[in-house]
Amino acid sequence: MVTITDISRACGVSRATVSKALNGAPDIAAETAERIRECARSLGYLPNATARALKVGRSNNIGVLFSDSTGGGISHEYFSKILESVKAEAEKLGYDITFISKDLGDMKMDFYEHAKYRNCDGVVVASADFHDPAIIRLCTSDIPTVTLDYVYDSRTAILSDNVRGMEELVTYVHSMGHRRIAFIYGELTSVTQKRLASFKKTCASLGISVLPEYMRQGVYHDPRSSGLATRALLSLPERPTCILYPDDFSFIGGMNELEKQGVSIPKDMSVAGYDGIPLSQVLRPRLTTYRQGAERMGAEAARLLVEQIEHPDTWLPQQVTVEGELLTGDTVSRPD
Amino acid sequence: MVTITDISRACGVSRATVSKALNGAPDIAAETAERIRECARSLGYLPNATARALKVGRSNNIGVLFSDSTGGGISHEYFSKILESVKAEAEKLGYDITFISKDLGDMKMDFYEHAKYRNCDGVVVASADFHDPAIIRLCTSDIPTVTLDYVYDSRTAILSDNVRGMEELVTYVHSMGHRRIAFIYGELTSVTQKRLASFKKTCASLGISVLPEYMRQGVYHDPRSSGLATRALLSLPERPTCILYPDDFSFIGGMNELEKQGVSIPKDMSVAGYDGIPLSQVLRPRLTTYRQGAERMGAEAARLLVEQIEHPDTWLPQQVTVEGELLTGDTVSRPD
DNA sequence: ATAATTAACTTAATCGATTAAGTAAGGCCC
DNA sequence: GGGCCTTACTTAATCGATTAAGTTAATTAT
Repeated sequence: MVTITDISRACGVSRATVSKALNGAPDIAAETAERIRECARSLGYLPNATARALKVGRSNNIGVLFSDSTGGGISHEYFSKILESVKAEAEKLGYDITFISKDLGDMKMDFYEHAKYRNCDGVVVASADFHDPAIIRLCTSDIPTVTLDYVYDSRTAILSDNVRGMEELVTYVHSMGHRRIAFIYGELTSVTQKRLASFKKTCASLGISVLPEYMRQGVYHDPRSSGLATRALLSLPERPTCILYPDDFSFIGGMNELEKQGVSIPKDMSVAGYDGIPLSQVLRPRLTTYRQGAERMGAEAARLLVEQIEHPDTWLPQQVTVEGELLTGDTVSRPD
Repeated sequence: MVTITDISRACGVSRATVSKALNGAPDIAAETAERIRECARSLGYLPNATARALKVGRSNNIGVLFSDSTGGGISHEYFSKILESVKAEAEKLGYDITFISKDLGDMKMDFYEHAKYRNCDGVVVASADFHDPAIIRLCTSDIPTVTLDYVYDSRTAILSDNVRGMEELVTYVHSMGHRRIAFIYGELTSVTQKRLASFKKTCASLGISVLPEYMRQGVYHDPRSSGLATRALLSLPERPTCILYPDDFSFIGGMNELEKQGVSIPKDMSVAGYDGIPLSQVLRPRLTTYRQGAERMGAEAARLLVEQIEHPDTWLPQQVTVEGELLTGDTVSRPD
């Protein structure tokens, strides 16, 4: 391994000079700096991130926390998109990404300890149980954090615009003539509560009265649950004309149930999903859904985290809401 | 931050003693060790992974490389499953995971340099262009590596059993009475070549003669391409009775095309996918497919990499083939 | 009783890089 | 010509932990 010492010997200067030259310090003569850089290049020198991190107390490494318990892990399309964009943006900014988990090997550690142990400069927290004390500890600690889809007091967060998403969806199906709109929603997280509230509010402001039977709790990302909910909705004396699913993947369960009962989409029943995963735009009929701005959310999360890391003193916590986009597919038609 | 020095002061022993006590060295009295551990606990001591890594030259950190160019990035179901299991297994073994990319920030680095820079003890390489010189450099370097679905000479690799997968699929559809079997395959990677060879060989050994028109090149993970290929197959004077798709997601494109042409699955046309992603088992009819053992592959990759890292001298490169499992869904029926 | 061994520490060097503080040489000014 | 800046370096401490080698004191062997 080529170190700064090797270069200093090869160039006949002190190690300090080499370090400064490579970092562009102002008190090194231009030609000396060039000579040193050339020498470093020819020797194949690579800075040692570990040594640098130890000295300067910054690792240029940010943690990413996807707690798996909720099932909303890495293989969830929405979160994997976020992860991908966090990664891309972080790399652009010169930061690497390390996963934060509890219980590394035989060491009993919580998330905060893990992040500290790895010297993470900050952590992006997504898809977590935000009521988990270990998550709370991390997100209220001295480590800069950015949460996704959840706000801790005086902390930076990136939020998907669930209120607007629901509003656009409901407004759209209303504009298509639907008045009997059912909504299958997921577990009661803060996201779900926003969607529910927005659903109710939008319905109210459009003058739609929603039967309580039209609002059914389901489970995110679970076609079985949405299939059951769909069956229940179909057996109502007064069937809805449109069903909103908790997410695109859940819709598949509904689709199956509808098909089984000979209910054709969108002729006999209009439907819409949520998320805008690739699958939704590849299915025929194309699913009407609200695409969350996962890429932008991930990029913003990384960007704000890095800003917070690099300017801790002037940092003002902020909540950024990223709007999505209504994808009007072909699964919502005008009811008879 | 609590360091070893703080503990040594609090306990009235040297820093060396503290370090040894915490690492269970044999030359520390049991009661002293206990006192030190207790003290460390009460002070909330956390070892500093960076400092340790600098000293011992090992980071307990493994790199994961998913090059994005091929589009087989993190959000690909198969690869995200692999990533998830690599992560889980690595964590069990006490290793963290860092993504390896090229061009971190403004530093021009290739994969090898990045891994070195971050002091990775080893790298898992997946979903990459294995002909990329940068990948080759990494995978033939002094850094321990494990590749997935590709073998470099005298290097450890984890392979999905593509030969067996194809064989099982073909044998199965043959046993269901199909003789006119079409195969849409993806880009000609080594994986594709294995599948193609196995397809031909199995057909031959079963006495099926495959029309050249029945083998069509498509693109992995691309429903549009598979839709076009499907259309072409349907317009043949002698239609196949069964179509094998390059993967489950591609199948969606075929499904759309079949539906459009009023060809019912599986009554008029049998189909099968490959991968066994969750979606395939949630669709109705359930897709017949071959589930690759992504979880086992990821876990094996991590396990072998760590073994290689921890016993470099006695390490013998090996290629492990992980078998998958035929999922007989409901999309293959007996042809008339 | 003395030498040899063992147990339980401590000392000090080290990993590779950064950086505050120090220094020497040259230039500038009055 | 003496003092004062600059410029361009060097010296040396430091980050936190590990570990080979050294040092005691106590124990065992002869």
